[in-house]
Amino acid sequence: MTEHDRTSAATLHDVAREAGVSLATASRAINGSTRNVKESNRTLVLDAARRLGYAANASAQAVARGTTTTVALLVGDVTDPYFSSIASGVVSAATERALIVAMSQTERDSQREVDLVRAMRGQRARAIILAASRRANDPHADELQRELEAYEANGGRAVFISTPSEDFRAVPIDNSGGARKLAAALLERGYRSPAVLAGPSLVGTSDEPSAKAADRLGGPAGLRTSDDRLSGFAECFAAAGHAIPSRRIISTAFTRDGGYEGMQQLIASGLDDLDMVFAVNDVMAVGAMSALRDAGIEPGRDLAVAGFDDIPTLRDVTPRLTTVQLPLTEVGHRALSLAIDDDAADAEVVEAEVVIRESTPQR
Amino acid sequence: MTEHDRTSAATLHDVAREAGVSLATASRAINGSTRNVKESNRTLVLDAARRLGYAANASAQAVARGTTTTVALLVGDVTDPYFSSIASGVVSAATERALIVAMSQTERDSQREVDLVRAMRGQRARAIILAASRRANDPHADELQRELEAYEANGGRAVFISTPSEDFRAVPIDNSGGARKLAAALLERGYRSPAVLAGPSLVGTSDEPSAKAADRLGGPAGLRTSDDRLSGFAECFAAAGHAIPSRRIISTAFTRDGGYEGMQQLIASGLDDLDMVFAVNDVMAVGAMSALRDAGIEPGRDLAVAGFDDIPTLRDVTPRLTTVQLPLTEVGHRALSLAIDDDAADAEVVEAEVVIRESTPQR
DNA sequence: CGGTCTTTGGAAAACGCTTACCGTGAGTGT
DNA sequence: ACACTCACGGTAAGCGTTTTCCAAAGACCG
Repeated sequence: MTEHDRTSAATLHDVAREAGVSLATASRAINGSTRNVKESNRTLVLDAARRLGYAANASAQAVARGTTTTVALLVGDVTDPYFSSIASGVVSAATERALIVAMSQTERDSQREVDLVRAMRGQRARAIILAASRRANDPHADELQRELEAYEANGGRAVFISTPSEDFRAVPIDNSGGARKLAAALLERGYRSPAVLAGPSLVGTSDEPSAKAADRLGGPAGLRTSDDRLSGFAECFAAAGHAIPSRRIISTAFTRDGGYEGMQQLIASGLDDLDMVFAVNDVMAVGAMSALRDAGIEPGRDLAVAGFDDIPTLRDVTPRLTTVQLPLTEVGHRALSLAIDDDAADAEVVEAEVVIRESTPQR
Repeated sequence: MTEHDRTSAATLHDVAREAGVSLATASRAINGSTRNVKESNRTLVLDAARRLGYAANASAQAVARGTTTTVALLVGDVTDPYFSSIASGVVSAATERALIVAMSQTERDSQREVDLVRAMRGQRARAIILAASRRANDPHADELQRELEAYEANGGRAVFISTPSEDFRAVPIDNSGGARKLAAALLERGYRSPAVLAGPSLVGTSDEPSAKAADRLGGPAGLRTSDDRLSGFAECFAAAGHAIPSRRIISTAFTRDGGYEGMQQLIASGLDDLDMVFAVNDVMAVGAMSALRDAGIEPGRDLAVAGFDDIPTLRDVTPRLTTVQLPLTEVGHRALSLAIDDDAADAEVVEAEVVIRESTPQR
């Protein structure tokens, strides 16, 4: 007895034998089902389990119960603070509920995203949370849609972050409203001639930016999040009589390097009367500031900069960046709740708050 | 036929029936075992599978095969760029091998870490990668050790990141060597009176810091990584005749806020002849720089600062931070390889390279 | 003290796969 | 034309659980 030197893990069978009870009793004692088991037997089983270092085989439980304890999380790139903040929220909310989160990176490739969804369908994940960015004109959108529909038809739950969806649950974020509020605040501070560093986009006021985007990215692709932020911002300025000329809307990658390169482009084409730059997310803004600095232009003092998201990194960046705050960890929590809890409040839009900091001084 | 409106997912059985072949044939056709199946049958099965939207139940495969495709990754906090960079490496290496990574956060709580290891043992993860920080004097160290031993006894593989381990695989990082090299470089640049912002530590030259650490953290706890970096750094300075007085070694949390608070402490106690501050990791260094700035002291110009890790964030921080570079994504790759590949080259120490930047100008 | 509930234990049938084993028919060499 | 491989299909026995169903044993009542 208490033979520890087996080469494969102890099974419930072993525990039952060691405790001198039946398989059924052991099962009931260990997971506390509806059925009671006599106290003496329960401790017998529990002790045996401890002695054998028993850990129930989750896969076997999954097939027997017909349900797993896994939640899938798809992000674009964990290294990006936007995603890692969301991921952190998802993971901790999952841990509270004794769920495992299986995380994957789409690496911003929508084909890969489809593959990953299929893989998670195979895992019979209880839910799939898609934090990776949605494109307006995605060549694989249909395939993804079909995959997710099949997934939900079998009892899974898909949850999108940021982009509202007609067909699936979502934690919608008020991107355009946030951008509008930011624009209003900047107008009030005296800014009149902004440029925008947008992600790959289709929304540009002329065709130029989207054509460029299509060119750079091997196909037409507009990031919904970026589009919404761009249009909210641009509309507000336009409404105030300061329409943003299309050459001031740069389409670039939705990343730090994208921001850096976009800013370089802007500098190369001449700054003229430009008085500020709005990058549609913080990592881009931060990249843009570096590009400015590398060109001998002091961000904030010589040219104002603003971002979107309020990622934690910003606390340590100079000048402090004006941005639109999003409760990212909270978004992760809500996504998980929406994915798992049956009574989860539906789809309340996440409000975004403008935070004015040093990078956009009063003019 | 092609009945899609079932409420639970299509099974292999359904596929076999739809294709008009036996279960065994369907299984063989879909996963391509050693056995061949006639081309005509294969396409029959594959088509049926596509029609039904079949995705093999990973749990059932796991119990049948006796092995899963899951790898567990335990990090302290995904939000920390050190961890997220490693995580990114692990996840992408896993995806290449068609493995799923289940990620959890220990939230720097070692009890939780033990619980998570137990949970992953239940998942029958193929490997457990522990990137969360090791403590010298961990109250749960024994329990963790037992848990991991049980895990390995049943064919699992545990891999530690950073801290070499006698009992388990590891991707060891040359923390003390890196710190030593950094110290040498700084000596050469004319620095003579450094302070160190260490993580919770036991190694301080007097008892003072560790006592403080014990106090703050509710028990004696020395982070191995921090200890190694501190001692490498301190030894090198001491050898050059510039021993670091114990009041100049601050024990604080291993986080950005820890760095911030540690720096505040240092400022409060008077800077005197202090000419530089070494924070044992970059996030602490970045926090420290913010604390300096908030106190009206310009990091780099008024007081030099150096860190350790070379996290991606640093590209956008001013002044550019001198640090010790670690190939974090690569570390993630190696950890996964060590965990999975049978022929994985064993435990070569990861070298750390000093990178001098603006934050430590020549004196 | 017999009868009726209520509690508890155990045997065995699922769950959705993989795979060892057996059987069949076609191809080969003589 | 014969035995002999060989390639491939199918049957059924697992894998480690949960859970249904039945039986036995008390508890309670009059």
